[in-house]
Amino acid sequence: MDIIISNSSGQPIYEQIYEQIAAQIVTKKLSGGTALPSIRTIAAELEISVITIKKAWEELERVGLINTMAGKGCFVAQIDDGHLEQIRCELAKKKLSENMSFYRSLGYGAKELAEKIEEWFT
Amino acid sequence: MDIIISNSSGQPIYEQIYEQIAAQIVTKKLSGGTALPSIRTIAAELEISVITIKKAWEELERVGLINTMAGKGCFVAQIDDGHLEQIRCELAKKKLSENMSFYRSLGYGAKELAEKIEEWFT
Amino acid sequence: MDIIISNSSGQPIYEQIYEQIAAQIVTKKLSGGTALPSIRTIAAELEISVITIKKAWEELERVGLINTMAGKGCFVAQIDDGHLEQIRCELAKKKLSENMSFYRSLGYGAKELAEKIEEWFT
Amino acid sequence: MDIIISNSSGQPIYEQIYEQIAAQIVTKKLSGGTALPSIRTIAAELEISVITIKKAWEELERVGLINTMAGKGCFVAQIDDGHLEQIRCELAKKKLSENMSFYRSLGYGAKELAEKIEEWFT
DNA sequence: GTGGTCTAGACCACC
DNA sequence: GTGGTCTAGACCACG
Repeated sequence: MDIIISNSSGQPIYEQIYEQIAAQIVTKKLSGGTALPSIRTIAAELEISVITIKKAWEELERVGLINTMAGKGCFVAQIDDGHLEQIRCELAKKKLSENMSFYRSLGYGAKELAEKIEEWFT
Repeated sequence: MDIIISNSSGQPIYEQIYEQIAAQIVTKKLSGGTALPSIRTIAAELEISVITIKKAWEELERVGLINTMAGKGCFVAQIDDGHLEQIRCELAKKKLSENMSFYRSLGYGAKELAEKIEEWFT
Repeated sequence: MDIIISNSSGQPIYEQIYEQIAAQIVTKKLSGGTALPSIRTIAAELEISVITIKKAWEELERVGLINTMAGKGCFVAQIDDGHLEQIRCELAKKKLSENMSFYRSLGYGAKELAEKIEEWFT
Repeated sequence: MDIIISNSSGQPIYEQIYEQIAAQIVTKKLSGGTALPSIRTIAAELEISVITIKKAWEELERVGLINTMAGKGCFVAQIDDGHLEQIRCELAKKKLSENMSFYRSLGYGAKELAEKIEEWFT
């Protein structure tokens, strides 16, 4: 599991984990059917509580990215490429939407914002 | 004061106020020297605690967008247009930066992201 | 709060709470805008853990039946009657759906099942 | 054996098996005296643990739908049609009863529920 | 005061 | 062994 936790970011740990695993699934770094390490294993590895990971897992399951089978473990869901791409879009779009009204209030329309992004982050 | 508060967004109220006032200043809807309504007036208007507004004001002062004059009230700082534009950029850039690593982990480079923004939010 | 918990039913406590509150909201026993008691208060009352209630609350929020405002409390969402009725239907339909395939495998079609229900539970 | 296992339903596998076999017996798809395949055969077929099947068999035996003969295997019990029909009813009624109080708390009486079932699942 | 998050540790059902 | 649930107790941000 490639998970990096930042305690200083202010972002909840479970959310960091959720986002990183979700990203790995939608970008196919984790492919469908793959068994995830047990929550206890990861908890020990990252030195955090089992519950924190479980919370991330619940979110992943809700989105349909993983299936958890009590007594057997958790597995990356089998999702066709089209749907995967759709979820990838949604994840990015949702994040952007949260701030879009702020950008707009600053006077940045979609077009101007797009230009700025290329300028700032290329 | 044009301030709209959302209780369901999860974003702290003081932050919502801070962002909205900041946006109005950098887009010159509030011009330099303008006196802001008293904290109590706004608190009554928005039906929230004065503490919450105080916190927003502190943020604004910290960034240099307003000046508090003891006993007289708060005033929009006198800032030249160039500097104002710079702050406007910074506000947007900072917000974007917070999520940029997430977008990258989803496989979105600056270019692709810019395209998507135009597609989604135009 | 009218909540009755059964420890012997096998059904998770948080789910029992969720269902009972949800039912009270969709049947308008709790009307929109009503402030719910703090999770700590209820926890003390029912002698269960705060977390258990929080989990029920999260589910209620996800369905849109309540709004939780950090630092202020939780409130029954303002939902118009039509939507409320729709949610009420969905709750019942979802529960039924879980078992419908079992009824079908027993040879009960929708019609025969409906007759039996009137016969058994009137 | 016509058994279909769902890993995503949340329902324990042994219970899924129990319900499906029970349904096949009470609807006479499996007739009295029929020998069930050995536990190991089914385990291999369904790719699950023998323990899981054993548990389902125990349930079936407890209800009297099958008989285990040491060293010979399991056989569908010889039950007369009247009794079979009675068990069929009981199985459906028991499942329904589990949720009836929830439906009632949602304001659905037996009559209204029956109508809804015809509407939703016909 | 409120809810949001995290912890450590426990017991259970399932496989 | 696995995950599912629950507990008690802690610290933080928000209002």
